[in-house]
Amino acid sequence: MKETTLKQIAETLGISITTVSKALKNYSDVSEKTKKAVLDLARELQYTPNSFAVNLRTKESKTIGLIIPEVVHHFFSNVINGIIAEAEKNGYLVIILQSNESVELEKKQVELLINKRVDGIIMSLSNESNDDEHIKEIIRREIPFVLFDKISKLINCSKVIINDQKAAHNAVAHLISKGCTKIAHIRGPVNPQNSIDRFLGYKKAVEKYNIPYDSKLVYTCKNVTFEEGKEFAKQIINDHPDVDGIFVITDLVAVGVLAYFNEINVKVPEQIKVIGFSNWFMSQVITPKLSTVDQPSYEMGVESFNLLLEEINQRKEMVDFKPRTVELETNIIERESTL
Amino acid sequence: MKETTLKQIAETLGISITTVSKALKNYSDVSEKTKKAVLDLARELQYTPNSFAVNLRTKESKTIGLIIPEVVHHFFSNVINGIIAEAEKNGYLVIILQSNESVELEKKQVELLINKRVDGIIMSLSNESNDDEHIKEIIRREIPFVLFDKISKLINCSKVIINDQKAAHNAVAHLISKGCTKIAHIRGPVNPQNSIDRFLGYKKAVEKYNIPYDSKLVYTCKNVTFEEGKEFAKQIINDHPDVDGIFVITDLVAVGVLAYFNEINVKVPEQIKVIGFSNWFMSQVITPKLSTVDQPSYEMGVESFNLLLEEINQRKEMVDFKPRTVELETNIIERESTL
DNA sequence: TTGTAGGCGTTATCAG
DNA sequence: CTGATAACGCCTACAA
Repeated sequence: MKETTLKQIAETLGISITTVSKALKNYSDVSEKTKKAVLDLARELQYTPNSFAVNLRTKESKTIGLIIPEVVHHFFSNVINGIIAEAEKNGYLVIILQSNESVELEKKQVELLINKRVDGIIMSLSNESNDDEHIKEIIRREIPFVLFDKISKLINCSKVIINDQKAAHNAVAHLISKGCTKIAHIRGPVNPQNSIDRFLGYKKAVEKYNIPYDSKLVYTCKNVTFEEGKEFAKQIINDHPDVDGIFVITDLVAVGVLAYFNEINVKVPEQIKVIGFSNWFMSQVITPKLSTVDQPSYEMGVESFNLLLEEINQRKEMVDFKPRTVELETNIIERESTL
Repeated sequence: MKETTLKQIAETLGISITTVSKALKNYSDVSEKTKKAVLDLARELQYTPNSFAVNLRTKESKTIGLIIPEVVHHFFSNVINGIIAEAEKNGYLVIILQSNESVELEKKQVELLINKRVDGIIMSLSNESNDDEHIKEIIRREIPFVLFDKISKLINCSKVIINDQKAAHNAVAHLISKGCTKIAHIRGPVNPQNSIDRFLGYKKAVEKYNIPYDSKLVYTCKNVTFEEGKEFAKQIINDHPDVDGIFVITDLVAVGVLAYFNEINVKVPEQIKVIGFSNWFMSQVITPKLSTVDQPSYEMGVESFNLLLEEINQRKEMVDFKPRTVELETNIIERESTL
């Protein structure tokens, strides 16, 4: 079964390719009669335009690329969800690539997408990335580009973010309002903007409430895993037995903390209160249920795509494009771990 | 900054497009000298072939489509992971679509992918799907096609599966070996093959060990959610207070069961033992830790892609293709909920 | 209202 | 070793 082409339709109908093309696109200058004939035959033969040819002519593929550090991640898979849903609604398809937190891979993938000539790229940076060459290349080529969540302030492009500093501040303030007076922080890696911001939020909050900031109470994740959570929980309880609150960079790690405390029978929230970040699904099913900061992940996906689409359309019209940053609201979800 | 084309290189070098093309593809019939000149200039101008044109000529896009019911799902996101990793390794990109368990959406998405002329399609059926028209269309068009996990026996294509019946059988046998004598089953929806098979495995196992099969002990999920787990746990404990074991279609639902039992203080595993399916990450972090059946999700992704690639290549060589089915091993992970 | 011609950028064939 | 030419399938000025 061969693919139907305009040519075939034209030949069987004994008219020109041009007319067929016009008829299918409902041009005004085609007689109703031929239009109908073409439409009928097209339906019968199940004609669909060859997208390869259309791409070549129109120079667009109605496809965008998405690069994220990890697919298997509650937050990111929700974002993916939002992006592909919104993209589909607007006639775009999404190619997904995973950088595994490796700048090297990320570079290759950007290259792949550029060569593929996608209409735009959405990305959340790997932990090591910054304003590197491959990112500069995207900007230089004027490929529509949106960063979300893990961004770099150095990059001049549209962004979808939350106010990490404020959100972290609120989380820590929440702990304090619950009576915590010595609060540790398990932070993310040194490089990513959001782990920096959450740390700053933590620092400002304690200082604001007259708890002297102590750098020894800050523990830095390398891989941001469940295991690290357990490990740091152990260190914290050993180094500072009087800690009564912990603010953790993300729920996955916080769950590790809770797991360790369960094991050694440290009571949460009685002895130590714990708050996470991101509102992973599992946070509401573990014991005790984890308090956390809710991040509108699906929404972030939707917004990211819309910002990208905006840029795609504006560039098509040759208006020169000004990047925008969208900041979404977060809120604290109070559960058992901070009661 | 315009895109570099063969033509530009040819003109600046004063040679023909043909020669440039050959030089870049390292054909033997180009002199070393011109080859070098071309290669140098190409690098300097950062030439990359226009994929739209290449697609049109070669009739392939080096892109495949993937349709799954849910992205935000531990099992599926792991499969995605395996697929995109293996695809990338082989020079393919992956477009991901989500059917949301809706046949309607699924149909549209198949159409999108066909129109996009992807080189192949990998799919896990939505709960309502069967050998429907849109699936037939894929087969009819001889588009390379692989089903994984949620398959239909009626469809004649390559498949990657586990032996759900055997795995379920083993799970129930495990409960029995731990002393359970009255075992309920929370099954998946009626249509999907894997929920049927898991049910059959349950039935065979109880019968094999001389526990009379009782259809009243079987509860059927509609949406396969955490909430349904809680709800059915409640029903089970009310309808059959003497049930001492539950085999649940998937971990998410099983976690709901555990949550309800925690709430009303039913002791797991002392009073009732619970085993799930799929080994979701959260299963190892809740209390009590959930016993489950491990399913090699990442592997399934890898195998799915490889089967697809096999078909793509064979069809290209015009050998007529015989679908294959790959069955992967599962194994029981014993944790606290069945101690 | 319809059709001709040219081009998008690449690749394959075949002649020089 | 090199290059002219056609073709992939579609779109769009411009003619007729």
